Amino acid sequence: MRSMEMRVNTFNLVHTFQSAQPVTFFGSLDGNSGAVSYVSSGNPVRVTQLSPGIVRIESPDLEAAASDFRERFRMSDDMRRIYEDIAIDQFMRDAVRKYSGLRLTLNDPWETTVVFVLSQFNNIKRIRLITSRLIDRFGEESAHGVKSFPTPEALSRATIAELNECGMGFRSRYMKAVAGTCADGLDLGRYRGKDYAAVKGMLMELPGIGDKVADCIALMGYGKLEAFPIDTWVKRTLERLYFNGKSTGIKRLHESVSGKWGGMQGYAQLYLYHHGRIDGNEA
DNA sequence: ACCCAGGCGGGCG
DNA sequence: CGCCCGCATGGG
Repeated sequence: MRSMEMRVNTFNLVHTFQSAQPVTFFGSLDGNSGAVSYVSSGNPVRVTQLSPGIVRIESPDLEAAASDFRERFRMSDDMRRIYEDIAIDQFMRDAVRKYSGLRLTLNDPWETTVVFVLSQFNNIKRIRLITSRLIDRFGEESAHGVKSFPTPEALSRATIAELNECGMGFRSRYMKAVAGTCADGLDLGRYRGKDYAAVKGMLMELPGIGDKVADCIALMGYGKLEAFPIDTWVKRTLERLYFNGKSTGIKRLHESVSGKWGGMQGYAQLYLYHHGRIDGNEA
């Protein structure tokens, strides 16, 4: 297990890990050391933040782990400029100050699709539970002796009954269908080069993926920063902040934020979501 | 016991 | 179109 240190800027590993993004559904946080562990393409990675400006990365394949870390935690984002775009009112200034260094993550499109198919009408703890069961049961052991995320082929071969045993409930038929489509030739990775509308349109043709889940995948699996997923938490927070607490339709909410944060809607959503959820919507 | 969770699909008016 | 309903399951 080799190790290296890397300089980081405006990055907070724990905040990022606690923000319920795909890597947090299959990774783990050691509460004592603050170290985050995850498996990326079969390569185990362990990251520890030594100081605000330095992280230590440990992995048997250190080169892969380091470049994966930079990509997954979006190290090339200019957070100063992003904060200028999104911290335009009191709530967002509070969110940015309190969770400074919270980053969007950029995850594998297939892995992101799986966890967000699981996310509908569900809660974060249980999404993690189901994901870990999926990896245990359908993941293959990698060269480094850890289980990697199940492939589309593996999940498409699973029976509905087997998927149900992982606790998926009514989502198992969506999972089997989506895995089947991908195993059958839909290459999710190929859409990395396409624009937001193309990515979202493709995703929404898959069963079990609607407007919100497609936006989550577009944002966290494809890095489309114009995506703005509106879940129950974001909905509540937006209504409270900008609609006097009145119940407002998703469509109006989308209209109300378009162009609001200079194209950085994805980051604005992350801070709205995290601040609204963690701080109980009372701030 | 009861309620809710990073919504979606289908059916109705 | 918009609205409304059911939905599997585990944790608070």
